[in-house]
Amino acid sequence: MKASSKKATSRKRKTFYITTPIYYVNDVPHIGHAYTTIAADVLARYKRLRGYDTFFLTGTDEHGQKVQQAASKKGLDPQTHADRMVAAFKELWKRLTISNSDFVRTTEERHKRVVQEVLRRLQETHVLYTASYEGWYCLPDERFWADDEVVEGKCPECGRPVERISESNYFFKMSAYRDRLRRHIRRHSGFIQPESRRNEVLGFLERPLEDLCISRPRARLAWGIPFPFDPDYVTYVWVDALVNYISVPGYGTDKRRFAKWWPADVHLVGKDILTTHAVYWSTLLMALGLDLPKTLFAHGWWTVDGEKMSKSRGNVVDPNAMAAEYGTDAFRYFLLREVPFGQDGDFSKPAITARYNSELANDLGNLFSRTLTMIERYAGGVVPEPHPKGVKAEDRRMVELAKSLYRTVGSEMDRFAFHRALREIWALVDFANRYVERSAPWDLAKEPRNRVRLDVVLYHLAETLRILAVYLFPFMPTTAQRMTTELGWATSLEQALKPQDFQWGRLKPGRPVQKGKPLFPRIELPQTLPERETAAPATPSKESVMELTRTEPSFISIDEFRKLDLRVGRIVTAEKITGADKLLKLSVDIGTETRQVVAGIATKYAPDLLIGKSVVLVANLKPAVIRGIESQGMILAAGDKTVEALATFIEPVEPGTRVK
RNA sequence: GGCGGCGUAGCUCAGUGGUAGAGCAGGAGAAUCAUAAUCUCUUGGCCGGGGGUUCAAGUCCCUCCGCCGCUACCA
Repeated sequence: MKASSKKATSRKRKTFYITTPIYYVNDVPHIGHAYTTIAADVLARYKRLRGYDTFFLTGTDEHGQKVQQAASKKGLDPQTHADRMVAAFKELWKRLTISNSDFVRTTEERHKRVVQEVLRRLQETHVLYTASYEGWYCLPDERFWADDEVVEGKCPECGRPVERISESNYFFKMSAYRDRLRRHIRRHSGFIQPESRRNEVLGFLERPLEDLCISRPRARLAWGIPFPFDPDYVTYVWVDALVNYISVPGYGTDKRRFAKWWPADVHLVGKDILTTHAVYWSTLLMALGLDLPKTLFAHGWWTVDGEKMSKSRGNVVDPNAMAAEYGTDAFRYFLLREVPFGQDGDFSKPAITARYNSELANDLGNLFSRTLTMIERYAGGVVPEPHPKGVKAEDRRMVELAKSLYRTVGSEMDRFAFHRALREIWALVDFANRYVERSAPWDLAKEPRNRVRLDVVLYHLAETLRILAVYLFPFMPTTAQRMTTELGWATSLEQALKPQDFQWGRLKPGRPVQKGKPLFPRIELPQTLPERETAAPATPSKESVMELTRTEPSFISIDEFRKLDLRVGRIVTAEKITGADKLLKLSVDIGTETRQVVAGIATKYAPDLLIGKSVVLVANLKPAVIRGIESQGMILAAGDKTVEALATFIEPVEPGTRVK
């Protein structure tokens, strides 16, 4: 609880060293990469603002079998392949305004040297040994399987026969560090976060810990860093990759620099690679006689439209496209606001659109816009002088709230609770909007004798927005900096602020403001309203009447009709299907179960307005896959080519009721 | 299977043994500075089921149901 997080270096400037994992270049960057990196960037920017000398490291992991495979699939040598992927990552980070201090590639000389130095030291400390391992090997897949994984002598992945081979390798005596590691985790409650992950790691360490194989025979895998004392082997990629955290700050090459930054304050990682960091990395550091990082934070994963993201589903979110569609700042904001950091979250266009419109456009953007307009209209376009005589209790409350952000936002940020930090910030946004209504500057402006009061109100709004910009900067750097510029406060937020910059009253009266375009123009939804459920039925068009009369009457028997299983369904969720104008994905509760249905009604109905509506579902229609999504039924609506009205019920009915 | 977590308003979730809450969505109204953005009021809960401890249980215990996570060296 009482975190011993004060660094011993506080004599000089406080330092902050934060890392992302280095990303494996077997695939293009997706939302998961963007998420970790944006979170790290937010923390780095936040710490810089608060005066920390900050080192923010990211990079790419380029060795190993999968990279070799990905390269040869494209007919490239691994280095060329890696070079191309690296360009994609670097471009994305630029687009997402990532302020990393360095970018490490594991194929760089500065890194390889240190990996070899690490291996030498491990060898010298006698924590390495060679042993041969025997297992089932699938030649085409180039991978081993355990005895219980092999299915009747076949590879469980590709079904081809496996062969028994034995191989000699270098092993790291990881098992020897189990108890020390357990003690460390128990004694440092903040070492592994969130707490649930910490418990998982402790649970994992209940069982015996085995040693770690840290080499690969060169004959089988050439794409790696050679062992310095045995040219027949290359380094296991995880060991190679983890060392980046110390190779860049100068381990083995620059003592002073290394002492300045190590131990790292935070390694941010995805939950999928927590064990690797918590166990392999920690024990390796112990073997090297180095301190462990102060915090290892494992964040959650994103699903997309409620489904797991995967290449085969084709629903992988491209961060470039999202930044282009919503703007980098809005994308950053959404990722950190939507979900408590550490938990899984769901990414969907309706969700980001909802937050964008209500929080960014309506709450913040509009507050900024109305304030600047009023300063232009009622104060000649300059920040007015807040005469103490005009100050009321209401104003002081807002000042107090604004000042309190230093503490409240600070403590949430220190706990990696980005969403809560944003909630604290929004408490001020909301207060300011209420403040506008209660002070009603447009009324004050009608009477010249209210001049002093009017100036006080307008100044309080402008200064509140300046303070908001300070706290928003880590999350939305471009927007925040634009706010300060338009408010006439010419201070770069890219660096440490002066203490008074966080305090009230920094904005100088007399400075001109410069109102620009809306910070976040509203995103207009495709369709606003299906009137009421009880709306009059749409009058049939002439064409459809014609068609009806032209149609030959062909009868079906009552038995044929009975084959139809029509049910009352209640729409539980509804959302647009990406890339399809007309389609909505619905989940429909039919009492006994919930069906996923693809319906071509998006041009008529906005998804949100459908939720809760009762519809008629053809429950025994053969499932079909539409746009890659399985549709388990059909809902009924009037209209032939275009949807005119959804079939629904006048009285409330239980979902699942038979329709005849 | 083992260990751990979760189940609260239509949705997402907060809730230290003491009168069930927030945001969004829904409903009504006010205002006109603003991107029709804002503000005020408001509808809405067998707190998963059952049992127990207690003066008192969303909260503690047991049990059942449902969902989720971890279970390494991918050699």
